[in-house]
Amino acid sequence: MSYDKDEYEKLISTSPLFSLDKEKQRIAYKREALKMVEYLYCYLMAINAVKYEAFSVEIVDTAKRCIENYNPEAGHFINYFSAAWKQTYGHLVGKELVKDTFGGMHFTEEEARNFRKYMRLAQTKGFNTVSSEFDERVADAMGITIAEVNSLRSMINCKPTSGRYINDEGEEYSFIDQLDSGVYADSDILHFETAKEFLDLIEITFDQLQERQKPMLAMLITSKIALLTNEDDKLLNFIRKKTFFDGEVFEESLKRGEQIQAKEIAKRFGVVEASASRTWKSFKEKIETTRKNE
DNA sequence: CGTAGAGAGATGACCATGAT
DNA sequence: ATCATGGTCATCTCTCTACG
Repeated sequence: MSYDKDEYEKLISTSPLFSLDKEKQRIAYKREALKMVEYLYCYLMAINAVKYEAFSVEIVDTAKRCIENYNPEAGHFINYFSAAWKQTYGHLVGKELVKDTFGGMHFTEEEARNFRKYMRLAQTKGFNTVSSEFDERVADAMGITIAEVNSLRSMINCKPTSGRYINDEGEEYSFIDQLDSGVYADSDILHFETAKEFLDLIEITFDQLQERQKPMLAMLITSKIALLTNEDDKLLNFIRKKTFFDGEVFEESLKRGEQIQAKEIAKRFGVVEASASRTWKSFKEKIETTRKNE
């Protein structure tokens, strides 16, 4: 059976589900919710049936959870679902990978932390962290074998995401909060249009800032969205033209495969970590304001 | 199995300084 | 003059192990 992505996309976005009153129109709501689950399932199948077929139970669970917790204020439902699914899928794959690759192998948290520290130190000093020389040195320093160093590296790279998409109160994070938790919609799920809308919003807000704030914020923003563009040339070309785009940070983020921490960026600008954190926080608030005024 | 404690980031309070 | 931004300190939050 083949699925038509555009068709399901349309069905999802035009569904009357979220305009129904959950209590007063229970039957209609239930009917639409059921349909929605089906649409979402078919939508994922349309995107990549081979990849997702084995996870139908999880897809349905995620869909139900999303319908339950979705707040229309936060953006498009399809995007909300995409991000949630990406995270769930990441967990599932991560579990499998850890089982297959590291079955029986154990490192203490201490060792993993030390390894991270070595990595970070080497990176800040500009050393190549994927060379055999680096491996040898770390192995020597930590008193473990080179093979174990490699395992540690892989384990750290496939860390389970701890950033949650839905918090305890059942409130979901908005698009921009997803940047913080490092949860991104799969690049093959992410809508170019949605991302574009979002990036425009960032740009408008950014352009209104005082000049003194811009350099650091450009770095913060770029580091946070760099991984979003994963293998998507269209999106990448779009981002490159943005006023907040910082090429250097972008390249570096991709090279590392993870966000450059706000702390590190703050240091480069000679400001205190708390300051960068606050700058980012108030910027997010400004984005919200811009969004409401649009 | 539950929990204390560590690590690390986020942020609130308060004050100083800078931009407009 | 007024509002935005930044520094400092203290505290909160979240996650993850080790330990009892």
